[in-house]
Amino acid sequence: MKKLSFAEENYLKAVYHLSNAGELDVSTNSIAEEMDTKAASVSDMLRRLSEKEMVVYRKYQGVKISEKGKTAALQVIRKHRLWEVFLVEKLKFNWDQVHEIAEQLEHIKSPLLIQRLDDFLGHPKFDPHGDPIPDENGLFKEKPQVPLAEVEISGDGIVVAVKDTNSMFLQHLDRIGIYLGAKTKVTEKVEFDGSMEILVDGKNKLFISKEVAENVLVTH
Amino acid sequence: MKKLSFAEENYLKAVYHLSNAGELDVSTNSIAEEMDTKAASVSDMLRRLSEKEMVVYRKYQGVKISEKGKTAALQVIRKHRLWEVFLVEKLKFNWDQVHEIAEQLEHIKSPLLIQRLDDFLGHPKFDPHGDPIPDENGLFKEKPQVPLAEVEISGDGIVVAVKDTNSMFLQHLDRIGIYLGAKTKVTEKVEFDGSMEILVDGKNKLFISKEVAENVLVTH
DNA sequence: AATAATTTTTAGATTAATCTAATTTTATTT
DNA sequence: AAATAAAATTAGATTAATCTAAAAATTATT
Ligand SMILES: [Mn+2]
Ligand SMILES: [Mn+2]
Ligand SMILES: [Mn+2]
Ligand SMILES: [Mn+2]
Repeated sequence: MKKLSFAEENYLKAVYHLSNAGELDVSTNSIAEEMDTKAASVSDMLRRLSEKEMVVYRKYQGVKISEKGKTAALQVIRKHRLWEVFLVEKLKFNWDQVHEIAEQLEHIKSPLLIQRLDDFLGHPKFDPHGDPIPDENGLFKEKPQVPLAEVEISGDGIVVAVKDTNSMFLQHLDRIGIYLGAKTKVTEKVEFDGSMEILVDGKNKLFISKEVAENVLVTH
Repeated sequence: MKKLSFAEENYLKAVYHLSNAGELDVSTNSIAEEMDTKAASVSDMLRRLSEKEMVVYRKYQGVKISEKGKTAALQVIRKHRLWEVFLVEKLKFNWDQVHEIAEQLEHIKSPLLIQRLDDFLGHPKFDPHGDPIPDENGLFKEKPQVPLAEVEISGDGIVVAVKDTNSMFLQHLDRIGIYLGAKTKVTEKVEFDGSMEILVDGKNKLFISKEVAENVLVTH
């Protein structure tokens, strides 16, 4: 198994994520959208990844990631998330600044480097956005989590992750005072538009939109 | 000025190094040898780098790096050496293990990342092989240095750098006990084969070959 | 079931980076 | 100054990754 190119690794990651960790079949168009490229380019890449047995590809029927592909994708994801931890914990980046840099760093090839980085960081289990970091064997466990939008009125929780990792969204959370680890209590829910009122850490009263409520994940 | 590709950055670095920091003209063949590629590929790349005004290229006459090219090359070198420091100081790599990984890391594009990394490392002025680290403006100063081979008998020095950064050579230095910062005194010189006897840190008597003596650089 | 709409693939180009083989230019030797 | 050797460039292919436009397959709608 020859080394994968950056492009191949990016496609594999996209297929993995879109397939919900390899469960579902993924459509050409959804990959094209996720990767901001054209469907024709995706078809081409799927053919090549299929030849390398990284995916199971049936023309017009969608694609499924293979075990081999899953293993590869999980190692790239592991690297991405470890580098994100490094950037935030060691280099003092904000959580909204790390994604693009990690997109580059995730492609550095050196198993020893990642092992040492993991040691250096103290074997973190989650990245700065609350996403789980797979171990060397691709194993990880997610914290049980629910979108704030689905919490009942007067329900308590702790913010454990964000669904959207877009920079604008994260900056908005910073501004209103939502962060990983914050304690939340839903004090009011508005049926009409899905917005809600919550109490953060027992003292900050916040009104949040449906979009925010759907993208903040709390323990359950 | 659009972003340079990895290949372009590697070529620029090679031209810079071979030209003795941009002084001399560089031949196509020397670049091909340095980069372990074919002369035809070099000609092609020189034409492209020339169009981007990173080098001044006169067919059949060799190439010279431009000011623009020098600036770019120095930033890649800066990144390479900062990452090497990181790998040795923070991730506990040995100085013979860092070059290949830094060859990859040097191409990560993010000025902020490098600034933060530099801060994190405490603004080191030299890399693990004693090579100077250019600052954001490409400025650096080299320690005055001489190959051990050129030191007179009974001459003292401190090891400040190595010329060769090949893994085998560095491991050999580890084995015999030569390291950056070691105090040296030349106790005997053999005309016949260029080998010499030295005293390290006033206590270790060592016999070293001409190859070693030429590649260990000491203060003068 | 036929038609229309959507999705996906293929055909054909383009760009970067590489190679081998042939040609051209420059340098060295008779 | 020719002839020869060496160095460098060009010509022509190849591979990866992308694109636009056309064709084919699948899905949805009358
Ligand atoms: Mn990436
Ligand atoms: Mn993340
Ligand atoms: Mn490199
Ligand atoms: Mn170095």
